[in-house]
Amino acid sequence: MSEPTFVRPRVAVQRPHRADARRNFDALLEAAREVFAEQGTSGSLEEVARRAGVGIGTLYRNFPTRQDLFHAVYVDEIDQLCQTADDVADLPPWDALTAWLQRFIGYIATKRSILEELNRDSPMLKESKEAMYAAGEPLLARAQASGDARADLAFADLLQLVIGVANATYADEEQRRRVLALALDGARAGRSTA
Amino acid sequence: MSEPTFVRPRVAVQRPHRADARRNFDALLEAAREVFAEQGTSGSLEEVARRAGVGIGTLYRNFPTRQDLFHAVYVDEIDQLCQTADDVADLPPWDALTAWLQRFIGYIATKRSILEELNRDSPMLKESKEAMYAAGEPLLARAQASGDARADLAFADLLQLVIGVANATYADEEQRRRVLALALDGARAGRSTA
DNA sequence: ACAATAGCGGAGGGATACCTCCGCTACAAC
DNA sequence: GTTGTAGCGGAGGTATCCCTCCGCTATTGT
Repeated sequence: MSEPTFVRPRVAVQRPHRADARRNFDALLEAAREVFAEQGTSGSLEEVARRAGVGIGTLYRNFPTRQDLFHAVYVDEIDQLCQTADDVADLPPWDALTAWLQRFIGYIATKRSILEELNRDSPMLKESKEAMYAAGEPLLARAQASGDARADLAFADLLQLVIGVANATYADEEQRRRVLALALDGARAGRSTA
Repeated sequence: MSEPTFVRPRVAVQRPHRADARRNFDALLEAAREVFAEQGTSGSLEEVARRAGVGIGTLYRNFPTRQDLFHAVYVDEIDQLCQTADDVADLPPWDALTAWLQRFIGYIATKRSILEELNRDSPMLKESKEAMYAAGEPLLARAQASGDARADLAFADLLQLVIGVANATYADEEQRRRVLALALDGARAGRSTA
């Protein structure tokens, strides 16, 4: 059980074949990550190209529409996140769940605007959502089986709660931690903390 | 106790004196509310003026900077929210608190981007925050006194949690309700629901 | 080494946004 | 009614963005 043997569904981005093209592709993705995190989804594509050190034409060849770029950035992030589910497999049920959610927050925090934009009209994004579910849902199931988490809790709701907490802006990191703990107390079975 | 006699701190926006000016001011505020809710803080000011049916010059006279407009929209909203605290005064402690928070969500939901923008560098926004605290904090205090809410809960944390829940995007209204209930369970004293 | 070609960059046209400035309008006070 | 003036509107200069197009370059396969 500490070694999951099934193949986790991958939601990888299709990268170009030629070496220089692949280099540019990655640079663009990285630059887009930065720009969108800083300026939100309305960030300028020209700025993205500029920061990636490539021509604007190259950006448009790789990502014909703005949505394509959002999608690529997001999918790439989710892919990384899914893989971290393995890292927490050895922890006790409740700890594994919360640890993963903590990472989840870390990954998502800077992506609020992208997430919002994609949620608005999610066409093909479903698969990355499914992949994330496949990674996280077993963690909740395990915590429920061990009696740590409420049995009537849906994974989708839990995730939504955590996303909300992650997206909010806090006075300091300490408050973020407290609020998350508060939120997770609602997910825990039995009595809350003293 | 059901009739609070103290004067609630007001955070009103200073409106112009002349009749036509006041008309334009209000139209601008209303239009800004709409545009920012639809397009986020990067919405065009020219679109705001257009929708308000006034010249762009009038917009800039009333709100010299973009921040001024954000601020006015936000403060106006908070002002309305604070007043609803009276409406729930007659309910039992816990119900009063949750009812107010529900309204809070209703008011805030469409303002996520403004809130974010203002939080980033809040200079004079503090007073409206204080006014909101003055309106909501007693409700929590009452729920704590009656033993319904956790004694170790800070109002700021609770509010932040609710803001997070409010800002998230949900599949449907039903899910939003469930997630909020889940979050509030963490704030409740003693054991959670069965 | 060489050729074929996938991929590059950025000039440029059209659209829109920001913000200022100033002649004109209509409100308010008398 | 008259009149002084607060307030109006929008033209227009500048800046930026989006996106296309095409001559050039670098990579890959032989």
